Amino acid sequence: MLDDRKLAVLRAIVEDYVSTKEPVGSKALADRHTLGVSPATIRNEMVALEEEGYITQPHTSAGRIPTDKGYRLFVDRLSTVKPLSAAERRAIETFLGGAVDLDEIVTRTVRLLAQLTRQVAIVQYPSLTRSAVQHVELVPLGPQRVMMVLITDTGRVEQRVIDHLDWVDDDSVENLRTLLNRLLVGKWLTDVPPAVADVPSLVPADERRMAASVLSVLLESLVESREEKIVLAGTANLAAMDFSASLREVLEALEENVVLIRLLGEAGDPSSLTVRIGEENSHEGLRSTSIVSAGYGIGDHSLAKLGVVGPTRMDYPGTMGAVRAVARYVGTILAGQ
Amino acid sequence: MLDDRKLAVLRAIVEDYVSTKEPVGSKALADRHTLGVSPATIRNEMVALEEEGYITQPHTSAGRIPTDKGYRLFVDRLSTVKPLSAAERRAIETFLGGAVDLDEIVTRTVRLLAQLTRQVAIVQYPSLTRSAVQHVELVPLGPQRVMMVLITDTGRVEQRVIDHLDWVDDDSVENLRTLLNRLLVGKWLTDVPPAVADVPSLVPADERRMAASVLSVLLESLVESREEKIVLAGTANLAAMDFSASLREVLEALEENVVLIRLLGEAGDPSSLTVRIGEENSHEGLRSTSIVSAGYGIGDHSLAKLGVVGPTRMDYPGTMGAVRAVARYVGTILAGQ
DNA sequence: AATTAGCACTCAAGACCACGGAGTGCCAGG
DNA sequence: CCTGGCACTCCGTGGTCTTGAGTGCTAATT
Repeated sequence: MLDDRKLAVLRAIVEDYVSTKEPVGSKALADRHTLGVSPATIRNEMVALEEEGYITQPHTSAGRIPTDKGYRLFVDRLSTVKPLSAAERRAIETFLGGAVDLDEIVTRTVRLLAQLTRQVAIVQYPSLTRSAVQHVELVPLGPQRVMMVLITDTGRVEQRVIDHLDWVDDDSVENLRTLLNRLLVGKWLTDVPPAVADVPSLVPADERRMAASVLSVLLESLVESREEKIVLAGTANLAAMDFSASLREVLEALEENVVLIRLLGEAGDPSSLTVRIGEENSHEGLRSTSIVSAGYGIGDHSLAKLGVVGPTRMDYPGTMGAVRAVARYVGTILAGQ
Repeated sequence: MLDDRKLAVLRAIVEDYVSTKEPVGSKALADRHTLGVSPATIRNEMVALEEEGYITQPHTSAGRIPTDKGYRLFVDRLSTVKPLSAAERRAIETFLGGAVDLDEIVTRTVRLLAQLTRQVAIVQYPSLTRSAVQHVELVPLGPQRVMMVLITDTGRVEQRVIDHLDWVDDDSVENLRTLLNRLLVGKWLTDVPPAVADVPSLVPADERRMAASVLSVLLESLVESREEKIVLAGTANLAAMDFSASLREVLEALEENVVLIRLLGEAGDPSSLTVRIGEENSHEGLRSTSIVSAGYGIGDHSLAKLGVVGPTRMDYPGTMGAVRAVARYVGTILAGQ
């Protein structure tokens, strides 16, 4: 159905269209690539490709542009991830190396990715649920208030204030604190709920009300967590792209963190690169964009995702290379902390 | 120099131009406003206004549009801040009322402001330096690590991990913690440095190294603080505005938090509304925008600023009303926490 | 049987032009 | 001092033409 030459033509069309932003015709193809055949032959191949739905023409008597299906084939079978240049690698290292805490790592990462790809970069904060408890702290703040601080091994700190307690007595807080740490330190956050299940039976009767309040806040902070938190950068690059959809729609979609989270979540295998092209994106406003994403984390333990949003007409090999490299490097940084 | 009628004409021009987005001519003015004079007279006034630099024409046979100077006069002398409608007030209350912590207050505020004004909203996080210490906590995390948590009365929590200490012994940490709390609780953050000046002389000799490390981190966290932290929303609204400058420039400027901080800082009196129009903005990319900002805080104690960025051709009375109302309401919310 | 040259055809984009209309400036008369 | 009248300017719109890149088809070539 699709012989090698057709594939070569499709690849050439994608590459030319991505770099020129103009529909590409048979003549131009024959000139710019050494396909060894004449424009007329290329035209015949184009007809076949168009019948199969890989390319289309904006109007009669114009060149061809790839369809989403065409890009999909290109990404799956016709392209290889392009490694970054040595200079780019160095840039990543120096730029990310200076980061001191999690916030800074994330901020720098997202900017870096935006700059490398000249597109919109998104980075999801490492999710709580995939990290482990390093320490739980309880601090009495007053007669009826206690602050709970949960520290994870990914450097994340969640804190909540628990208010309107019946009464707080320093000793019982201290007891609960040591108990919780004994039970939880080193546990995955996902394992916390079962681990604390029998806490009520382990504390004196008169401390149970307080313990229950603290536990419920603790569990709540696990669920809500900030898995939803997302940072983005490079929206200025949107101005240079011309979408078929309106710029407004894209900006609106990008502002809806919920949408981005969902999209990242939909992306498959967290350990490798995922590319979602045009209509494959479930969100309306992003139907004319592609999203390249990857999971990142410590070792092969994926904590969250990061990626890039750009026009379907994007440099896939280059973008994929950048996303993969940044994801890996962030992983090593996190591990080193 | 500028009699009442000229001012009336200028006001009419600004109002019409803001609502129609088209240069406004003498005929249209006479029709839409009851100025009591003929178009010819209005034309004469326009010539005067143009000579004074308040209005200009894009090209010879077009209507007039206000200059930055014209908007400035309009804001200073020809307009009054427009109070929000009852419905809008209710919307603010219900929308902001549900917020539980500082993060959520800020996030909701910025979205609300963007929605009310249909422009880009920016909110600066309440600065640390203007709040007071509620509690200092020190938590030993291991043989050489201590975590410091600083809680302020504005609900902000700063935490740092202090690493590579010589040695940590639970008792000395406990001592330092009670000492610090005794010295600092209730103090303005700005008064913290003098208050801790003689801590070294108050701790046993063998704890001084550790105390010094903790103190330096504490002080550092005050200076850096997150005074720089800014949140924005409503960038999608940019798509509908047409700037003389390129959209890209504006987006770039908005992404540079440093720039925004500086601009907000330049705005004068924190207790009232500030309007910076077009060229008055020091940043290149925002020369075709106006910024309406106000301080917000508890009582008349301004903690940070918030505001709106839009085209110079904006509805100043309405925008100013929204900014003022939101700033005030956030203040009451913060006070109630 | 596949490839290519040749050719007629299509259509978007640009150039050109005409014109309608909104707006101006100026002058003379109220 | 205001206003009606008038000639003038110039932008924007819409029509027509031309150009050129690109196509599809057919017949000739390898």
